[in-house]
Amino acid sequence: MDEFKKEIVRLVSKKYPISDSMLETPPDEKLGDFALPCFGLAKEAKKDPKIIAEEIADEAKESELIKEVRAVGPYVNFFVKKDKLSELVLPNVVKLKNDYGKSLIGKDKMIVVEFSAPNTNKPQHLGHIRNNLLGMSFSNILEFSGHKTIRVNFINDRGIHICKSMLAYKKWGNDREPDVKSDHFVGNFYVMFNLNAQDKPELEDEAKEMLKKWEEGDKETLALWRKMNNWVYKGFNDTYEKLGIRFDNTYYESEIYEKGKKRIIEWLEKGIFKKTDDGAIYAPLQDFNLPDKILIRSDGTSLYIVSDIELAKIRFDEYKMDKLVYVVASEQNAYFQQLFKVFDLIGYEFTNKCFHMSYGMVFLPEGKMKSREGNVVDADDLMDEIIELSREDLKKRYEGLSDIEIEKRAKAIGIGALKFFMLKHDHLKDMNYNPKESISFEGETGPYVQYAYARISSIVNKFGKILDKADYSLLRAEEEKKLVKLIADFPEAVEESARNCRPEVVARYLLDLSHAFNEFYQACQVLAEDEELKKSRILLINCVRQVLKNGLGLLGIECLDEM
RNA sequence: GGGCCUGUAGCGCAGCUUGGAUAGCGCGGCAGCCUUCUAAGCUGUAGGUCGAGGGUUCGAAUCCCUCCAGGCCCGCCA
Repeated sequence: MDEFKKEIVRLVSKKYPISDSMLETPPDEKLGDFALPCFGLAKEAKKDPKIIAEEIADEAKESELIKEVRAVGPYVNFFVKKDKLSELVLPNVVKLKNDYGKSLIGKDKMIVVEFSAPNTNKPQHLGHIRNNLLGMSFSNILEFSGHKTIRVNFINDRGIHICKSMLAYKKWGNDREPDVKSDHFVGNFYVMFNLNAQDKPELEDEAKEMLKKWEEGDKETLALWRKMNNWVYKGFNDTYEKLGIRFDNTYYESEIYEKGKKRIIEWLEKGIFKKTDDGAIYAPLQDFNLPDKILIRSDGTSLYIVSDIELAKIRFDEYKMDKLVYVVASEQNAYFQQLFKVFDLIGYEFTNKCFHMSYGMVFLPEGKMKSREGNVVDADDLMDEIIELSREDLKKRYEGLSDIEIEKRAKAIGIGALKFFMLKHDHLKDMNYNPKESISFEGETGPYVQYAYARISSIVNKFGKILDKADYSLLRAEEEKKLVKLIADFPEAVEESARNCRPEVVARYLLDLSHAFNEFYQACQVLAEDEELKKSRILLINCVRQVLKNGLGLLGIECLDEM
């Protein structure tokens, strides 16, 4: 679209100097493809904006790319030549294919994205799903935009909460082996601990005692810890695989907290950190309008932030990256302010390279999810349920599909619906999850986009071959023009998404493109048309299909040729 | 009490960064469209004081201020 903007700027500048950022898209396609509001020019020239618009329309006229220039009130509207539009846009898609939409805004930049960061005392829930999907899709988008992208997980495998499920197992587990999915098995003991701790507060002390033993390297405690953590990892791997989540590197809190603790004590001696009366070590932050942050408890055990401080150093040494993104929910906004301020206090120079990608909470109709009480939408259960819904749907819609085909489609559609639902919302905002209403396969959903893809595949497959050129001048319908313009917008949407850290921009874009295709599908025939027009339309819709594929790929959603 | 965030149609949301033409979309309601390439689709219709009040501006959902309502955080939990 840049070519058109430049042309318009050139045309208008004969009369008034303007820049391409002054051009807008008219509210209605009948008003043209580009618009120039003349209020600003009117102020400078001290003239009526309507007069200015007319002057520009008289002077600019048509050109090689522009069909018509029309003054409408204080606006000048520009109509582009449709065949030129297709000629400029479509060959690019034909040529670049899976690379169409890639950019170089991240060239020579390395980004480390930390996401998921689960605790090993319980299975993952809906909140983790939002985290995992945001982290994964944002990483994909960064990579597509030219960044060297490293996806990292940081397993919170130690700490008081881990000891709680261990203690419950020790007390009431009778050395049983898991009889349900193994991370759920561990999570059940975590809930059990908290239920019992309500009227037996001494359990909290026992858990603290266990943490102390763990940090002292007590063999029996460590053996139990290893056994239970391995159960959890086994379960996590299943969950990640089902969700299509992968990492380039995984760090474990247990492997770094000790070194972190030593450094904290060094910094304490240097006077950077301070001690409370009862011996806890804290970072003084009140001068920066933040609450002080305790780093090491008075009993000598360390808090999570100790590991976070150490890990940042490890990662910057290892990757020397340009940016470190932490994908963590908004409830920890204040924590990250503290963490980054602590980096400053220590004298680390990478604070300005750290970014907390905060995202909103997921609420259930009954309010906030509480792992301690087991009041959560479990990730595995949710995926199973939604795949089951999709499976039932497929059986109702089509008879005679093989079981293998049903499973393949049910998984792609169900998981696609879940992913799209989680990713289409403004990630900064809280969201409400209502199981009845949230997961649908109609309207603004993943399956809606997948369906547009499948419809195109069906036509293209019936036609039988892929074309790399056609007569663009035959694409004259408004529906076709709209599609071409949207295809042209894709690289811009990806760039905005990468730059502003907003995967939802890609999701919204895909809805627009799918809707435009469905309008085209309703209005225009493909296979029944004359040979040349048929070819042009095949090429056009195949370009649409390519863009849908590239966009869905960024969100980690599968495409289906039939559904 | 302090910090951060949110408030747009019955419900769920987009638009706000970068102010412009009648404020869009989905669900739900109503009325239509399958002898045409997949109806998981399309079209039409009803439905809105853009939380309230001020201000800036030729022009405000968008920028600024105040207030109201809701959420998150202010743990030696994460």
